[in-house]
Amino acid sequence: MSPTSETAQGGRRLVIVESPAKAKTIKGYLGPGYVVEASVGHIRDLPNGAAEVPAKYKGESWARLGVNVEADFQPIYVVNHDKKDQVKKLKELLAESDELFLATDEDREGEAIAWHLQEVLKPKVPVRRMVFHEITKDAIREAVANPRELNQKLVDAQETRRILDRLYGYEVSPVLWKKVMPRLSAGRVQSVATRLVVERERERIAFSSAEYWDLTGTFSTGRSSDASDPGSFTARLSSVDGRRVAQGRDFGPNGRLKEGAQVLHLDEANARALADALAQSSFSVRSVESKPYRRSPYAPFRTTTLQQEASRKLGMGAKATMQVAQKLYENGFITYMRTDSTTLSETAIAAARAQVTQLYGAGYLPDKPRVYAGKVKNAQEAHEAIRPSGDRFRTPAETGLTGEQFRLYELIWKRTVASQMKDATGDSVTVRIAGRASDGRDAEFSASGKTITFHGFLKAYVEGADDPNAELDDRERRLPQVAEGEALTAEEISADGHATKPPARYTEATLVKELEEREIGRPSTYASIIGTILDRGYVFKKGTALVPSFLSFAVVNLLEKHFGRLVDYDFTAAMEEDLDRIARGEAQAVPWLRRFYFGEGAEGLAGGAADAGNGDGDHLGGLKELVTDLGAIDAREVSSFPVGSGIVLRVGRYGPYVERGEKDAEDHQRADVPEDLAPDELTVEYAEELLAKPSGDFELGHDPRTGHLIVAKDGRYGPYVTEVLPEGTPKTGKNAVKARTASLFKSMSLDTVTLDDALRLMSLPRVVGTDPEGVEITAQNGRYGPYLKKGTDSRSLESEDQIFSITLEEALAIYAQPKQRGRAAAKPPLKELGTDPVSGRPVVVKDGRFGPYVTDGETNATLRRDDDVETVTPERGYELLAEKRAKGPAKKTAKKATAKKTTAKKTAAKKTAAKKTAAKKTTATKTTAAKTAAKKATAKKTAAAVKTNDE
DNA sequence: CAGTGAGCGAGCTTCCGCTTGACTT
Repeated sequence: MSPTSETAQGGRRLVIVESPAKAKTIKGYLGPGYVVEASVGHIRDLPNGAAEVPAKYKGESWARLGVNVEADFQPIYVVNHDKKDQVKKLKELLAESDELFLATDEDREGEAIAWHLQEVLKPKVPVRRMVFHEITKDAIREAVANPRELNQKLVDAQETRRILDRLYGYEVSPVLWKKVMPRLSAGRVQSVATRLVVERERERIAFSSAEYWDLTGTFSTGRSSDASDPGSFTARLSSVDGRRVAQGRDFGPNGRLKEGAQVLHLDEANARALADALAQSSFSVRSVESKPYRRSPYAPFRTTTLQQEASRKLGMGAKATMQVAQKLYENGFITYMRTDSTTLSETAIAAARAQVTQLYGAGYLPDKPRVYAGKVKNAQEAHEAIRPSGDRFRTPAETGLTGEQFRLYELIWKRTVASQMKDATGDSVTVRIAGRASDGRDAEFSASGKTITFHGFLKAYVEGADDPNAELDDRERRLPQVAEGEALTAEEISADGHATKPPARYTEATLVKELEEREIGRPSTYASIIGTILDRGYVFKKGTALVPSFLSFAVVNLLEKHFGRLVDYDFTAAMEEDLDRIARGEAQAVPWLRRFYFGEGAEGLAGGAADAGNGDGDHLGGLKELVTDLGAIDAREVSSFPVGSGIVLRVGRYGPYVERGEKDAEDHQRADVPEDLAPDELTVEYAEELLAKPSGDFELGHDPRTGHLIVAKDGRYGPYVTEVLPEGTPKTGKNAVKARTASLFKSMSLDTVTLDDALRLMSLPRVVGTDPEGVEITAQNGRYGPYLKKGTDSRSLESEDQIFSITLEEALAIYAQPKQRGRAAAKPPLKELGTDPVSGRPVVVKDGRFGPYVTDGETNATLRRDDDVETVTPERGYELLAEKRAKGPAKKTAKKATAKKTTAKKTAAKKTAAKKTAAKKTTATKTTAAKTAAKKATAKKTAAAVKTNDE
């Protein structure tokens, strides 16, 4: 049945694809009678946070997960906020249609999108699932004519994947908030990506360089040179008395020769002695070995290889590459850019072959089209390779593109055309040269060359290399044509020293490559994985290299020690296998999830990813158990790393620092570590240096009275000034001298504060005068802002300037007033909302420490993100209060339980509460400061909550 | 990670994968 005949029967069909650009193309192939519209990706998902959870689940203990872990992991789905309009549009279109075709991609996610569409749109007309792998008229028409049913098992597999990722992410991240720092995150993909970067850095730290020497000889044939036969060439010393000379690859990361390496390790003295001994020697060609050279073209691009090559050749990051590719795709220049397939459609192969003939001649065209088997294990192959679109490729010049779009298109075009060209062929030659040293030793040199006799695909495209020293595929090296036994003259023999290098850091491109090889992440997410670990501060960029932060060392350390199985490099691969079993109907989703979440006892699969435990014993603990009992995780331990010489690096809530000795001890030392210090650069010497110098951020000058250096610093409670006491000043004991310190006023900032400001601040408290009874009144700055103090009676001031300007008269007037209790009394309500139907009390909106909140005098509830003081209705107020009443008591008991544990903890909690208010205050003062400083301050502000480490 | 003098409301952070605009910088 052709679409035309269906149309003739009347009726209208709605076809839904994922991408709008695809919809546009397909529309043209299907003609009238078909309406093609895009879902624009997923339309439904688990709720993001509390705000998105539907009201009826709000009180449930599992609501924050969006998955009912108590009832077979039933997921709650909500239509994505940004998809509401699109869903509405689809519903309207469906209402006018007689048939619905779900034409989403044919992979796990695509099948799920189709299912969600069906669930949300609730079609009353017949529903068909249609799939195609190629966007051509024939392929589309055939797909329409041969629809199939929705594959529910595949949908199950996707849902299982989604739930696992949610449970992993939303259960493990809070562990990091408690044990390391708030706002951190963990996830199946990002945590492994971070771990890879950290492990590489550990290798670099453990690495010790080895030195080795060899000789380079310049040999001459005595013939004059021409284009095909250079008269002289260089060769490296390869063996002495038949024993191979050690090279870089013979050394292990410890800087010593690898075990069993039967090689001669030359040091400088030996190498120079040998060079001298060879100075007068005569040389001859010992052997000439020639082998045919053959190189096949590279496969067409998929997402990862495109990102790698764009990085190597165009210097583009993964994100930029994808953005430019997206534009090319939308404007019809290339096929879809998020793919794991290297397959070219028949039309593409024909187009490429036509272009090969046209541009390079028939001699470059293989007899048969080349087929590239997907080497990506985990590939879902819903799309083609990335290639120029259409059945006739436009040359870059024909596109009219400019800038990055032009360059990226050209790269894709060249790679595609080259993939259908002949192999490059030639010869590779190895020449060995022998000479006898004056001490009788036999020295053998060797040189190898490569000549390309037929360039084949290399004419069109040469792949770049990650290592700048690596030889590119098309690089030729010609050697003179020499024969065995031929005598050669040594023009020069020199000794060369080399040092082994530590393994290179990952770049965006090489990390993505590594992830793909390990089957972690998907084409649509590779670029954003890098974005996530950068955002979290787990890695930072130094040039193109990805450097792990000390913070990531602490996080990875915690995860490895307590969630080993979850950051295992094979976790995702095992999960994929299990999901495939679910998709094939050989396994069930619920038992699998139960085993992952609740652990042993849950019937299910024999192994694989469902075991969340450490995997280092028989105990198969579930995720739930691991995140419930946090007592086993010693926060201080996981964030401490010995540097050597008694110095320990610690990752605190405010960043990394080095420390020596016990806190409060006489010899205790501590110093900040720059946040952008690469971990492999933290040597004992550097740590000593840090500990030796005062960590004053801004030196303001010297106090003319005492001569002490005055510095401005950023502290736990915000910016402050302090004096540096001369060395030897007793800090403890009877004669202890404390450095004077003072917080900056809100109107001041670290980079603008002057020495005069500092001295004035440090002169506080200021004596305002004495009251009639002779009691002294002072003015000063404190935790809650400026205030007056008279004995134990304190009164807040309105502005910091008053500390210096207030007169005794004004102060006495303030004390004449009755003491104001609390802020509530001082501040009138922002808004009145009428009488609460439950409590019968008047409800008002007030401004508090945590922002605006509604209260009936008994229950308080903070306004949510979406609420606004101006627009909030009385009904909304009552609703918030009712919600709060519903879950209020539960929280209180939880708090009490923690407080009971130890008195020490209680004080710690108090301390953190204090920190928070102070920190909050300082954020405001920073508005003029640099952006990074402001960011830091925000981080500090949020760094409240439970502090269990770093005390 | 400096050290202070009240009293009183927490809520939110976070995952991976599928898609584009609509925003601001």
